Amino acid sequence: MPQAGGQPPAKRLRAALPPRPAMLPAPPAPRRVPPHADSQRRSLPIFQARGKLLSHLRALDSAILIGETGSGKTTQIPQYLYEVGIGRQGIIAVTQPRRVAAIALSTRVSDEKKTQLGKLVGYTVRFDDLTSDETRIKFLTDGMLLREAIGDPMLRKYSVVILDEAHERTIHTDVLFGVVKAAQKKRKELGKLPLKVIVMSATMDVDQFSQYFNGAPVLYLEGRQHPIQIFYTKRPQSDYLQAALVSVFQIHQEAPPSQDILVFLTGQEEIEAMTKTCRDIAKHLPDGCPQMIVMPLYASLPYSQQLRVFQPARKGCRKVILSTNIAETSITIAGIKYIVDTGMVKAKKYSPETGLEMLAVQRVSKAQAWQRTGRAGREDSGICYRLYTEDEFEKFDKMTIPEIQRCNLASVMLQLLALRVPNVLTFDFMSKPSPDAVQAAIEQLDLLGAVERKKDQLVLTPLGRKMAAFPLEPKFSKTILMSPKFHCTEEILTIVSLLSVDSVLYNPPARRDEVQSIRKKFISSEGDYLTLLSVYRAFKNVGGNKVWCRENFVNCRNMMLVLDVRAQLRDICVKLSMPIESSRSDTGNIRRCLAHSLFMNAAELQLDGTYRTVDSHQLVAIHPSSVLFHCKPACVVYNGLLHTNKCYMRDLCVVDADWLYDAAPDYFRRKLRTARN
DNA sequence: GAGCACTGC
Repeated sequence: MPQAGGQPPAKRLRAALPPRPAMLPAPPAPRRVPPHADSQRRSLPIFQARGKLLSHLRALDSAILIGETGSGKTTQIPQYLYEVGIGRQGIIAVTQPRRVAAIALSTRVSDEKKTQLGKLVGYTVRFDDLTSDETRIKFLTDGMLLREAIGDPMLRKYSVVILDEAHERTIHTDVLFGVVKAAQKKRKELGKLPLKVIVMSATMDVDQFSQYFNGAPVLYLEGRQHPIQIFYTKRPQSDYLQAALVSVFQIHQEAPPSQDILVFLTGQEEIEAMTKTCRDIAKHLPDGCPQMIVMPLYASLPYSQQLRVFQPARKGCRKVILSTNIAETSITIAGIKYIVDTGMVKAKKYSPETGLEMLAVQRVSKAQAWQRTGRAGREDSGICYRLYTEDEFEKFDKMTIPEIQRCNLASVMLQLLALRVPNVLTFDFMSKPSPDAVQAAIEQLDLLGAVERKKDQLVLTPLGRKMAAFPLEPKFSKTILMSPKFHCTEEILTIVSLLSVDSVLYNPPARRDEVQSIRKKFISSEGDYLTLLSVYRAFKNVGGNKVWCRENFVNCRNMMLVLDVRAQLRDICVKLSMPIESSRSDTGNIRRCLAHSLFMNAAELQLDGTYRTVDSHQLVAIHPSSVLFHCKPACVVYNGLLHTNKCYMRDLCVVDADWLYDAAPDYFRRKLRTARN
């Protein structure tokens, strides 16, 4: 047992949550047809407010709807609107940040309406569209509605757009705010069918939403949240891992074994180490202490192991789940009584000056802390230990910085231009990204040849318009569009698909030597892109065999996704009438094609053995996951930079320096000039 | 010489 060197969580607060804590999406709906669907619907808290809500919503162009967990707003509001004929002349769209939520919710609602999924109620997510001409209530991912908007910026199919989970502020929802607002205005001006916009959120910060939508009224709904006790530490903790460990075992000694614990940590490595430590300690607990089962949970964990967190522990045994913030929103686990919140999260930052993405451990926001707290008390009252003092908590940021202010904006700017937004520089964002970030994105699009000035207006070039057709980062769309010139479109499609999903290479740390010897047969001395290509080709040769994947340390789930992505991209190429050729064994053309589209991501070996980027002369290193980690090629292009302890290049390809200069002579002349100055 | 929060099109 670790001694309580860290303070025991001490300060007892009244079971008072803030007025409206940021809460969670409804738990994934179980697939069942309730015997008394109607009486169940009527028993929801929202049902009492039905009449009032509808008379409000009927009169309003826009409304903000705040509802806590369990209010049933997401499943009921679309049905209410449909039942009284609001928006019969068009489809009611409900957006969700995640695919699984869109699918689960549409299933639930179509069950409640006693209809077949895909008829009256349907869903549209990438690779999967279950809607028909009859569909009047349509759940879709926010990214999907945004993509639809490119084809129809006024969203003419829809009479109502409901943006759900707005408090999560995903980049897609943030862009949609502006898109639906513009569509609403335009439709009004043209005297067309009005577009009703409903923003649904669980946030405390409603003023911003209301203000943005021209002072739209805010409607509140009651939820069904059980009380949660919150404890802070007396003193700041210098070691949150140690503090978490102490808390877990204190709870374990005091609480009945049927009550499970969820601990929020920052990343895979930390979680695996903590899992081991907990298991070791749990082996040597004193007699009479209940047993403990410790489970790690993070996104890259194989699916089968993720599923284990849903199994109830056997009687007399406590479940302890050590999780990243995947358990904050994406995965809901029943039966959690205790939350241990370290107050830390690993999150991405973006600096437009350097184009660098940083992945850093940092403090959560207050909203995030409330979100974590709310993960207890779903079925019954809960208890949350915050491993920081109340004073520290008061100093946390109120809200998490929206994604749109932490990202490279090249894709967003390309989409806005494709939507024919009059001026992307002054687009009406709810939270404006920094002008530097916007400028950097425009410059990147300019380098790729996607934009031009026409009558002092920034517009897409024909190439840029084609780029917007692909669901990819602009640089990858460009790579595909360049590929016919190098007669290697088949191979580029494969490489781009492989790069746009999570890695297909499975690297269990415990079996490192085994992985290395098996992987040898795929490794290309020309870099990661070509190594991935040879993994893909081998996979195709065995006909997508699961056993082969296991034997070769290939992540089968991600490989299947690659096949879907590739098919989608290939379809788009066909629609654009591109010739699709294979370069077969000629890798030179593939690398030339990559050099021609990724020239802004190039690095050269220096005399002292280090690498510097060609672009800004930034000191960089080859990422340890690269097959070129032990090599010193003279010149490479890379997929992106990641700043952790060092600045790493990820996913490399060996190229000829001459190819880069051929690809963009103006760009490099400019770079040379600035370098000399 | 040593590392990978989470989504989504």
